[in-house]
Amino acid sequence: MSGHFRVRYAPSPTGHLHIGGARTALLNYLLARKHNGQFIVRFEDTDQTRHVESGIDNQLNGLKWLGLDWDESVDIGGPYGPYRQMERLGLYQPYVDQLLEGGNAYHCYCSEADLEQERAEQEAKGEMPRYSGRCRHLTAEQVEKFKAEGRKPSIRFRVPADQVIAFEDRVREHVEFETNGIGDFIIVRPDGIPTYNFAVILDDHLMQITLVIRGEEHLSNTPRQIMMYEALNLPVPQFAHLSLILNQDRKKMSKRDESIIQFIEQYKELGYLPEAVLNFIVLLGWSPKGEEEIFSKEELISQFDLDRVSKSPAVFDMDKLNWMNNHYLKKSDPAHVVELALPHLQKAGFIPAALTEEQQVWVERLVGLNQERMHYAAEIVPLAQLFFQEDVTLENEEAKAVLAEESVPVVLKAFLDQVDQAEAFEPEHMSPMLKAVQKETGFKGKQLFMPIRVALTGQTHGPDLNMTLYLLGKQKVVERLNKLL
RNA sequence: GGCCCGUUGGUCAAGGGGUUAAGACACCUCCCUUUCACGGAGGUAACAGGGGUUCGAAUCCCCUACGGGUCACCA
Repeated sequence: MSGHFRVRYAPSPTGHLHIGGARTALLNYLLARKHNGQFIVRFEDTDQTRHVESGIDNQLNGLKWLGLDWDESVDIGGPYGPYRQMERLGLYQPYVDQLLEGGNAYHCYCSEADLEQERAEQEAKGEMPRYSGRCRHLTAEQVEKFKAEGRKPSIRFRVPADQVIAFEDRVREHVEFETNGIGDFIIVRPDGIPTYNFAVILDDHLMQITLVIRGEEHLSNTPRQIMMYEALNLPVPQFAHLSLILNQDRKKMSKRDESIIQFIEQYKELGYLPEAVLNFIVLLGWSPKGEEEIFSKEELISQFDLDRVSKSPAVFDMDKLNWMNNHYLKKSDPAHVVELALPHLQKAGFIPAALTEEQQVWVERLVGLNQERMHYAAEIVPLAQLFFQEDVTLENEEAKAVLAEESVPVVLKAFLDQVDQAEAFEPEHMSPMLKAVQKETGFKGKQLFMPIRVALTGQTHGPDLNMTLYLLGKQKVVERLNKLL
């Protein structure tokens, strides 16, 4: 009765959660929830040289931020633990023995230097580098000699010749490989630590994973893994290989690539909403049945379907993500958007760490004014810039032209008088003042509002003028007006 | 280079023998609005190329081109 549907996300804990990894995790999660199965997060940390201590927390925190949860992992345990490979080393030994005894694996005494040399020779001859299988048939004497030299063997899987390994991939459909294209590969390093390809099948089996969903880069590992399952007489799980996410140049993203923000943590820092990132990521390579594109996590759980996952890679489109995040931002509770924007305003030095009640209100109004136009919370900084500048700088020729109008001094003077006399300077007091100016000068509409906007902000466009005036505050309004008159 | 995967507008993509080839983002125009944004209404724009199969191909087959993945004691 256990494990009718069990999937896993199995990253190596070498850094932060990448969007590609996040997507893989998300699809696993959605399917697990859809089928009332289990979602397992396990860590493939057998490469000690690349180990990053914070890697596990980074991954888990990234997933948490996105709103995912899991049924079994390092933090909450589970019936099939442990959930990091380095703690599972003892579990692998019987299988190593089984392969060795069955003749499906053998000790290889080649040093890395030997192998490098072999590769170099092959390349020189124009051949492709592949392990020759030179240790397949070592004599007892040779083995003794190597041992005497103090060499520690690795263990290689013996790849059978002339076979075709075929499988039905859930997204690629029928895929097949010839074993002749695959050299004997190492399954256990000389230090006794298994390599990924070996540990992964054991873990998937031991954890009773039924469907392996992972990135396309693992597609060509699959025949190797299937051979091992078969050699060990273990059931082979189903596979689904997801296409990669490409950058705007249609290349696989590299760590250095700056055209795209690649790590979930960065989106969090910039003030993106997890719902938006989640919604956007799922649309990379998956298309819903209808025309709706905005989905909550719950809707995704019921709608997501492997059959509608695309085989071709998707280019990551920041514009669309920004649009989507703006869409979610507009629907968000204003208080939440304030929370997101606050640290950015503080970092910019616009407001202190501890706010007075008055400052709090001010920030709320500032954010409220811009909530509909922000793509992500960090954008509040450029939008708020104009309230903190010493001087008004006219943004362009259009702005200069506005102020060059003959009527301008009259309007500004009248408005200054109004402001001077004003006892209170709350948002609701602006309209009456502007009305009074209109009455007094006879200018209305554009001729009334534009000079004031440009004179005070330097910009010809911007959000609601009444609120903008309030946010500027009486003192700055008077100062800026005086400078111009 | 071998093997594997892919190729519909700038981007995400629907469509799987007969369609005016959806929709979304971006872009453009118009409406709304004191401006911008929002919202609304429109618009530009695509089946990589060549051969088959077929009455008929974006859809099926082959070839080419292009892109990607992989060939580790990395995952």
